[in-house]
Amino acid sequence: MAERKRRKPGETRDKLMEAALTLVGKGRHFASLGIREVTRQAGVVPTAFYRHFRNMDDLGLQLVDELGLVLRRMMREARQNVLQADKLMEESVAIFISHVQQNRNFFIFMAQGLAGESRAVQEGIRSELRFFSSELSNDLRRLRLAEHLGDADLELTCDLVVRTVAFSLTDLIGVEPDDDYQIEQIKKRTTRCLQLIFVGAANWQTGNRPE
Amino acid sequence: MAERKRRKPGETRDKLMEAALTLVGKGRHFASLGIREVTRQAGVVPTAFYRHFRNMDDLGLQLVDELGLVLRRMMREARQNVLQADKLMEESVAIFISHVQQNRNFFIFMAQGLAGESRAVQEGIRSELRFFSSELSNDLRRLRLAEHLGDADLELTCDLVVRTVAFSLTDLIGVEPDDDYQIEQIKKRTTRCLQLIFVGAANWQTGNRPE
DNA sequence: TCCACTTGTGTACATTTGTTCACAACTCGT
DNA sequence: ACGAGTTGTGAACAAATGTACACAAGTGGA
Repeated sequence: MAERKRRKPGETRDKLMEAALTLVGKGRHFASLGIREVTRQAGVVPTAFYRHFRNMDDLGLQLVDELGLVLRRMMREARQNVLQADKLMEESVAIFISHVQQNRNFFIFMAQGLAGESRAVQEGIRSELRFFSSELSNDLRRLRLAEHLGDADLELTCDLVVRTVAFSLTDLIGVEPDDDYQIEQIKKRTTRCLQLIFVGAANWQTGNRPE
Repeated sequence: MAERKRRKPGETRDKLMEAALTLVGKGRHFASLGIREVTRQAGVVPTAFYRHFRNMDDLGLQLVDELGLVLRRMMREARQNVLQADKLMEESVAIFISHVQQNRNFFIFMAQGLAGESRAVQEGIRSELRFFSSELSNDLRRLRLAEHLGDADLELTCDLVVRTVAFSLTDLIGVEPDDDYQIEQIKKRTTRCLQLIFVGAANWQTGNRPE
């Protein structure tokens, strides 16, 4: 066709990644997406795919990289906005939920990828979660909020926090994005879970550890 | 072909479900399986599929039903074997891990389905988890292990326990089934998480609840 | 300006897929 | 033992898929 080309290089790459996310957001599972389907959604000819990705797994890996950026932006915002310790958890959860709504497809992709088909994507997402958990450890140390906990116990606590929040994703993707009531319920429930965990951490004695 | 037929009726149905699980166990994602692929793995002609299932979603739903049986067997064993309260969590986790290893493909399917493609399967699995959580509540009440907790708080605690255990599935499917060292690590870590949660529950005051 | 390079297009093709249909074999109640 | 219903088979086909190849359109450095 005599259609005008876009100027920016790499535009198609972004269109393809976004197309995949869009399909995921429409209820499809990433593992079931095909090259033709993605290019169709992106409004691009099938062969264009190979200019940017080797296969769908490759696209998945690059999505994980971008997911990393999304998570880092979220952490930054959390660090800036959570100043008083007493509302730490409500606010953190609120920021999390808000980012999930803002980047819904990315987080659905993340929830799918944890038990997805590509081992590499699986490991990539797990690695992001580990990083998130370790950053959380650092922050709690820095804020002097976990002074009675040993390193291993603090790490365990943060890990549990991250898992709990991550699992709430499977709740979030089960409700419509505009069902404010349900989302509010999930927010409250997750917050209470975190509070329960921190009460546990506060009363944890290192001697509890086996071995 | 002049091959001999099996006598039992419904044999093919089981073969198909098992074939799907086998493929899942081999690293495939359920959402990416096709009818032909499953029938091929089952050693059956493609059209035989339609004798038992409307489509792949239907097969998924019937797998969820069977998964329910597996979970119930696990609960029964846990109730029989966990007698002394002090080792409650170690033993429960051990039974869980053992069942996961014994029915590995079922549990992988479960982990996949939580963020899977079929909304119905998703809801089915979530419903199984809710049931599991409520049974756990009953057991704790019966064993007089949570007498200071209100119903809502006990429910929250059990929910968190179930989520934590369920999330550990994503760890378990990431390691080889015979990597005993890694599995032992996951077992220990999960146990400690549960202990942390119960320390939290033990020191939880109902007043913590917002609203 | 020209030339190498990258990015996108269109055509092509062998495979694979879901599904239909007519037929064979087995099961069971009478 | 026979006829109805169920379960499995094989051939068939339109549609979709992954991938290869040759070519057009843009880009940037000399």
